[in-house]
Amino acid sequence: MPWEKQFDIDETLERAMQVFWRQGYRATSVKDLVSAMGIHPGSLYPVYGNKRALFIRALRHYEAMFLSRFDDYAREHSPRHAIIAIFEDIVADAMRNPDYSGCLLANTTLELAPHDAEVARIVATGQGKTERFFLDRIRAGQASKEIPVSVSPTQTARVLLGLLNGLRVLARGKPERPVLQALVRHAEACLA
Amino acid sequence: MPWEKQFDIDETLERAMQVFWRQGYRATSVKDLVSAMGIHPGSLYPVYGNKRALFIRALRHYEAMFLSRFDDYAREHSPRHAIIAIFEDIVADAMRNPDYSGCLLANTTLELAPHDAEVARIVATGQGKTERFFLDRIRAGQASKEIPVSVSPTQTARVLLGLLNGLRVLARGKPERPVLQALVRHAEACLA
DNA sequence: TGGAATTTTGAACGAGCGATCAAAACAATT
DNA sequence: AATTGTTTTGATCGCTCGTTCAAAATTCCA
Repeated sequence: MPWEKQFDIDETLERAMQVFWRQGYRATSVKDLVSAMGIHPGSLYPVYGNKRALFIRALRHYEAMFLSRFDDYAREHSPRHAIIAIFEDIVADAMRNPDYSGCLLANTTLELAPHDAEVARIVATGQGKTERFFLDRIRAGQASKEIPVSVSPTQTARVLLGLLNGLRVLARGKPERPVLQALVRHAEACLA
Repeated sequence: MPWEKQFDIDETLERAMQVFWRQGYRATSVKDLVSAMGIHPGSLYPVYGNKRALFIRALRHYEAMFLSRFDDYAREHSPRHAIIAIFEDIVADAMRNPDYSGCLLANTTLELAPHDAEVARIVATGQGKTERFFLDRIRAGQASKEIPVSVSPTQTARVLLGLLNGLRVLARGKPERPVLQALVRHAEACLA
């Protein structure tokens, strides 16, 4: 008897994520959201709950996208080059796009994590998985002799995580190619 | 005939800065500000203009404090140890204080810089001066043979800037000592 | 002591926020 | 075609936002 939803819940979530990514949580009004999503407030609230719940869903959606992109790198590149390509592509994106939005996880870490425990948990998990990705790639690279065994996998994974976050901040606040390139080349050096 | 201001403009600015530092720009209401500053809206506006102008003054005040602390490190430590001490103290602060606020410049870089040109200019300048500080310390350390000449001053200064920003993000979002320590030890390794 | 000049005070403003809801629109079943 | 149950619609809610302003308070000079 009822009626199918007229909008695609996943597609509207994707659009909401884009807005949050570009503008941040507090700078995004519900008006911005419904406008970008192409729906009305009365459709949004029964489906997503409220603004914060929508943001959390968007954040999880971003995390999934983020990690699946990592998997793409792992599939398409050798272990060492997967890591390097991630860094290089961030620089390329930042230099190409004048209003590069950085990483929603990093942005949210500074904006909301200190004041929202659930959000903090999500971003910490995301950072943990990123560290884990680096760790796995380093070990794989060592197994295939692409990365010398002299590099400490756990320590280097942590350093790369730090460099990645630093790169994201600088890419958004001071997108000067030589600075960003220095970080990329250094990440490369950490693996040789 | 007139009447001296009853509150200390520098002291209220300092308090406003503290609130912005802890909460960010958008999450801080004018109510929060006047409450922390101990004055009323009608006193705030004639002196500071508006919320954004107050924030910009607070941001400049932070930058000055930030850079003078760097000078303190330079005065109290050898060139190499000045850099190392900065990294170590951030970790110590973050682990001691459960609601560590990170760096107002880094926080602002992600929150406002993409959407406010003047703010972007200020934070970019701050990052530039930080890079410059590292550069000067590295050169001084090389002159005193504390740092080997094999390290590239400009490249290493940029890497340290990236690590510093990454450390600030992780310290606020995932304050796990082993992770942060790895970054500190790596910064050390960059200078040896 | 009285008056001029300035600041403090705190109420009030319009605007925009996040969120709600009753009515209209609609698809599926009878 | 009529009924039923859900969704869409967009006006509207109460609230808080950043900001303003007129009145009260205060200090300095004559």
